[in-house]
Amino acid sequence: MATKSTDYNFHDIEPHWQTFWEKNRSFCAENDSARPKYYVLDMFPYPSGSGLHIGHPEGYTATDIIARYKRARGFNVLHPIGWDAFGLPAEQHAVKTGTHPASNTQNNIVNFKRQIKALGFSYDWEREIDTTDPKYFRWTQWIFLQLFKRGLAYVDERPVWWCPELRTVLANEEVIEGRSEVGGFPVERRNLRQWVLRITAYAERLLADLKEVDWPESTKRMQEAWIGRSEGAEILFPLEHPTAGTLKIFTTRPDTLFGCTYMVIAPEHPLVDTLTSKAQAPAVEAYRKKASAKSDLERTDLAKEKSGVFTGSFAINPVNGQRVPVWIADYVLMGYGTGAIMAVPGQDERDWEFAELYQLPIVRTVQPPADFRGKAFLEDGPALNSANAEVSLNGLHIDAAKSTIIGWLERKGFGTRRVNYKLRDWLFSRQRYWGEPFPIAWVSEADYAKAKLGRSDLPAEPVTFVQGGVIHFALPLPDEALPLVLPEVQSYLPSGTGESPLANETTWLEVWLDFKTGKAVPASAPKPMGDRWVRARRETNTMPQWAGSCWYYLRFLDPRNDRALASSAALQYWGTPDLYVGGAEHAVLHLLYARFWHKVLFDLGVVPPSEPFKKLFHQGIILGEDGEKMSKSRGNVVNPDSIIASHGTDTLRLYLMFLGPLEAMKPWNPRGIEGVHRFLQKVWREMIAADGSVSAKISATGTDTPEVSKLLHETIKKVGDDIENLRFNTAISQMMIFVNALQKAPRFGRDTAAKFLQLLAPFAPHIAEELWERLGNSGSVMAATWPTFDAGKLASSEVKLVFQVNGKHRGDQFVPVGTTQEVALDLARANSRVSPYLEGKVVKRVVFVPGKILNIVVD
RNA sequence: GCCCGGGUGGUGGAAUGGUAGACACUAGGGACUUAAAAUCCCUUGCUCGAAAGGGCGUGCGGGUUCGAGUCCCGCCCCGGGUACCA
Repeated sequence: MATKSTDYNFHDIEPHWQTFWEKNRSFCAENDSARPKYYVLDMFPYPSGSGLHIGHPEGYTATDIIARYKRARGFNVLHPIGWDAFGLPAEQHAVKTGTHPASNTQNNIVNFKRQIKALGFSYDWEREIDTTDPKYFRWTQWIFLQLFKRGLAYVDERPVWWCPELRTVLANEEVIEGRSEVGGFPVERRNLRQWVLRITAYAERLLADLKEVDWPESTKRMQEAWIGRSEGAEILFPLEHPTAGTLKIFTTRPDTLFGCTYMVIAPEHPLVDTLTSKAQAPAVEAYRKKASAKSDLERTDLAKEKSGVFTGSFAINPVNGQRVPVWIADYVLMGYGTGAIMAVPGQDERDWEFAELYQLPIVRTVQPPADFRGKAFLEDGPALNSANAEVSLNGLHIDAAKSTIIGWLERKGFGTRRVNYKLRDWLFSRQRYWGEPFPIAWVSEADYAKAKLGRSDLPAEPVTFVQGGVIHFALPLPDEALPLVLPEVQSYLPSGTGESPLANETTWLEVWLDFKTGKAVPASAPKPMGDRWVRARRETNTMPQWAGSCWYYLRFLDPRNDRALASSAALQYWGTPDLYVGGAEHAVLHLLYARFWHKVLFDLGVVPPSEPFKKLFHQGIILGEDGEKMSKSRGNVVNPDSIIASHGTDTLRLYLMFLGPLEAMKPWNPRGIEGVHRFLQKVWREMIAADGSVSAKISATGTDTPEVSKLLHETIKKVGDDIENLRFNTAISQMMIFVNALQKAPRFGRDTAAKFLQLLAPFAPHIAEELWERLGNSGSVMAATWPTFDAGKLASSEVKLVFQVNGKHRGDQFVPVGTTQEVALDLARANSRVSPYLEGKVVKRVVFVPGKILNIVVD
């Protein structure tokens, strides 16, 4: 039943149809359907306190158009939404207000849900998920346990930002120019015990499988660069120091080994203390302290001033026996390669700069061309100065020189061929409250041994860490003990020791644990009877927000399942999303982490395909009216609520799509809203007369003018093609062209109007439903099969041929389709606008593109 | 710094290597109206010209091509990511 409005009253129409859809469960996907499936997924939002950002409905409108279009094409469409609700802002809010982050998060979710529902998206709300719901994160914890059992999780000391004044760990975002965002206190790097996931074990597959996915090339390139595969060699440099042994370095340019004139190790390198001479000790210590305050980004900035300090020790270059000094410099990172490099200033810009600064020798081992004026020479060329009694690289180019020297190093036992990745293992823990607790308890060596006898699901190698000389063993909770929920805490403030607030919750933390069932009682209570009870301290770290978003696309398939993350039937039927839409800011981290987890689940046999996201699309950012990024501080934020109130959600949806290409970054322009709103009003006026009845121009039996008929078929074709390619802006402009033609036409058929409404429905579904019903069609417009176009109606008998002389447009003329070059040339010579340019000229060449262009090249 | 994008009228943008500026917005003019709003019609890249028509024009400088917004090389500027914001 349509509304009663005589004019385009979106205030009535939009809620009316939203209620209709909800009552009819119009968008619920069926898990067992004979229809082909289509799964279209949005990157689910973090429900922040400030509500929906205008960027959210941009991407969500795009996927909604696809979802509605695919339904009309006969697909069983899965289009779900949920909440990525763990995270830093909720934690900060909790610290500030003392209220539980869960309550604040729930408030935000209510607000987000209200806003999203007002936009009329065709989500299947029966599949809504929330990463902070124990029923959800039970499976996040389960996946972590699978990683743990496979030896893909370990514990290590890793540097984090530490603020001594606030006595807390800070996120990168909370550190601004070396000071805490809150209070402006100085911060430093400090090593803390962290969980780390062995994503590097999957580096090769993460790289290779990029070939299998339909993603933007730029995103694939970014992931490739991030994984950063490089082939080179590991080389052992003997050290002069009597007990230090050898220094292992990685280089991508082993061919330049003869040009190594010094070595550099990272300030955190384990050999620093051994190699530092007494005389150099104060300088080295001061340098390490300074380096510890810098981020990797600051340290590796090529433009920054190089700095370093000599250790006082020497290594021996294995290829020529030369003594080379060992330096410490912060541009070498412990996390990449071996944390040590051989410096070859002749072929490396940073090394050259460093060598100039500290007056270290420079030897060229690749011959630059005669006209080369630069410093370090990075290109290919014949090697020089590169021979010893056994091997000579002289004259060889890079590739040949590399394999020759690696062969020699391997024979002599000085090194090996080696593939290295920039990708580092994933730091997977946070010293925060608002995250998934790790399902891990720390026990003594003896208790771990006891548990091992009664458990078959422990990793091959135990995960341990040493504290105060005592080895602690990580005992995973058994699957049936999940979920491990967060305890209520007195304070959300960090513990002050670097541990999370959970460290203060003694009754939760210190327990007697049944290693078989995972049941626990507080350690303060007497030890229960039975020999499976061991003394345990729970893990106080929580998981990062990435954890929940790494696998949520799988939970939508079967969101209420309490026996598995999803049933295998659901996993088989739906597979993975056919289309995934979200911001390019996730090009690396989220999309790489999710691929990693997916591959682990694939190896476990849980998921059928080896890649999670077949086709990916990034929507661009919507900037503020001033062309700057939207932010509260700039005061240029647009709230979707106010647009819905003033113009309606159909207008907002249409406007967001008309603004420009989906992938482009584009500024918000409030004037443009009027334009699309006028378009919808025009659509209304063409179909509904002033009294609310159907327009007199439309008749059930009436025929279209030839112009309208041809344009309708062109529009069906273009809108369909454009939706398939996510080019919504041009689809809308085509619909505008069509409606402009309707307006000029004296009459058109009801059938024509109905087909047009079907095209409009994915974009502006509310007005389309309303008009569809008023024109006397039954059921929902979305239940109707997508219209098809008649290719015969698209053909025209004449085309415009453009005449060019020397590539310049000099005239044009309509010619019959199939006009030959000879005829076209005669027409051009006879054309009064073209002929003057041909007079007295010799025709050198004629380029003819049938039906398009005739270019006459003259002297 | 490194990796990845982007730059076209007054504005958002359109354009399989083939007429640059579709579709909108803004502005100006006109129609309707007692008036206004709404709606409809015309004009709207810059420039020379009475007009017909010409010249110039896609961030800057080169190049490839019969023909370049589109491809290549070198710059400039703006944006995203940079591993604890998500």
